[in-house]
Amino acid sequence: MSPADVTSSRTKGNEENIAIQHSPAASASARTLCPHNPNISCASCRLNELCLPIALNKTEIHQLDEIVERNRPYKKGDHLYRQSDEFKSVYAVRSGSFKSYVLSDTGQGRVTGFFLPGEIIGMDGIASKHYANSTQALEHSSICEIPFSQLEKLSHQLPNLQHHFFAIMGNEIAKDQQIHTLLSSYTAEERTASFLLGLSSRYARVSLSPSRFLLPMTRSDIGEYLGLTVETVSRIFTALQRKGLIEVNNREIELLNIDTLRKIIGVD
Amino acid sequence: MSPADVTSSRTKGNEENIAIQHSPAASASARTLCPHNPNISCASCRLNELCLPIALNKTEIHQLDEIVERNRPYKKGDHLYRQSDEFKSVYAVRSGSFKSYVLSDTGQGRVTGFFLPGEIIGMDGIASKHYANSTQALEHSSICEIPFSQLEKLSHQLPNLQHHFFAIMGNEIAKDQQIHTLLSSYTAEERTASFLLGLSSRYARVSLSPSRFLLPMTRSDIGEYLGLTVETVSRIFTALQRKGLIEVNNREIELLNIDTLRKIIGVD
DNA sequence: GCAGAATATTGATTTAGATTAATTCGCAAT
DNA sequence: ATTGCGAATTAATCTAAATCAATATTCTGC
Repeated sequence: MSPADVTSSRTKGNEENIAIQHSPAASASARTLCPHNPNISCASCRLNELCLPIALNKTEIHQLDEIVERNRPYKKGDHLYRQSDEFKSVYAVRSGSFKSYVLSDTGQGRVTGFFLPGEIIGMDGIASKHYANSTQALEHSSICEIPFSQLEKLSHQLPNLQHHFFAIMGNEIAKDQQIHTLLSSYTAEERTASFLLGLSSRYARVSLSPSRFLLPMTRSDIGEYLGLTVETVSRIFTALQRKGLIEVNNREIELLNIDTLRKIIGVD
Repeated sequence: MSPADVTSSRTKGNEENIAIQHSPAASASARTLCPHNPNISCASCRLNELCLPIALNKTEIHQLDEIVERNRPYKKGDHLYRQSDEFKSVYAVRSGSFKSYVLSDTGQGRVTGFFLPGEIIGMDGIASKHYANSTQALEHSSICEIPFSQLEKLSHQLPNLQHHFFAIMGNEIAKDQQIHTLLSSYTAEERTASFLLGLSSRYARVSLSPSRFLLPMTRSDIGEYLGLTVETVSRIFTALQRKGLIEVNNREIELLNIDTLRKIIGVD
């Protein structure tokens, strides 16, 4: 705790707001925006309004910064952790994307989640002290690792952080229950439409285009996540394209008619 | 505690509550053990080793006690809260059982969860400040209501409570992801077997028989939860019975061969 | 105790999506 | 450029579970 911290905390207010000003055009301010840069601080990270630092003031963000470990980037296929590894940390995606999956007894995996920048990975391990799934990078990606015991200690000091982490976990629970409903009653087309719309709003959240994006995962990953086979996912993509609702080109997706996609899943 | 106790209390209504307690304890402790008794304290609650008070010392339990509101019992069908109500509290089941469900646009519900004594309800509302589902009693039941803002405040004072509530939420997340896997890749028989085994261990947790219990929910509830139709659930029950794995009599279930049921879902 | 309404079972038929199989496409390594 | 392999598409069957339909059982209120 240096004197500099105290002084800088006096000047919060309007400085905080500057961080939010990432225009949709995302005109980069060079180094701080480089998504894989491992030396960026929470205070200057372009995701700090979506990630853990949300609702923290400058001093608090600095304290959080102290416990965050910024590892080297992960290559495609690298594992963050494996099923039943001892739980030690939760992770915030800084750039790239990850998938979580479990291996069934028959050897084939089932995908339990995808993670985009600003999202938190690993909360399934908190209770049992062992991760319930394996998680690997879908592309070249970078991560902020937050040792959980330290996060707990800090949460105890910072009510804002405690509150926010409760909210993050509550959000995960609510999201998982939506997926429960999706899997237990939606058709293949509804699941697929819902999946695409979900990705769309998650990309929008990090100021990327909600209507045009690259799928970081394979059709097979999508199928395992949605409880469908690869073939069905592929067929549904083609069908949605024929209906003029989307445009697919391998991993490139454009949503041409978001309203109609919404109608498919019963949102008017 | 065997289901015989419950079935023998055919004289319904006000005698219902007596059914569960058959301890030869004195009348004074008889009152504190009565599961619907609204005046029981956390310190003397028979669930305090499974519920929120776990890992708290005497003083801490007393502090928790102060914020817990013990409402009148709920009748079958009574709602704890409804979808999109403002989130205010989480609830611990003291006796009986509850189901959470969401209504689809077509009016039919999908069940998102069942809750037995010692389990926590309502965490899906924490992030959005509105409950994401409706929750109602499946039978005559009682509840401890814990206003969330006060739980947060107290968690801030008691690191043990903060730690434990993180664990409860983490457990919910891990459980929801297991269900994700279940729904996305298991057959009707596997889902049903898994459901029965899950109930079994949850009953064991509250010192009830793991092999013989009453289902508090309808076949339709089970179907909506597992992503199956009523007819399929009924057929699977009959099939499992014919295989000699279970014995079903309307709501009464006996698991005759837990090992083989485990093998069905691929656990050896 | 009885009537009507839920709840549950059982059977016949249909169907959405799985399975099987064959190509084609995309791209990383040479 | 060429090769090789994982990823994706497309088509032809197959099947698990849904749907449709009828009946039986169990609860609930009067």
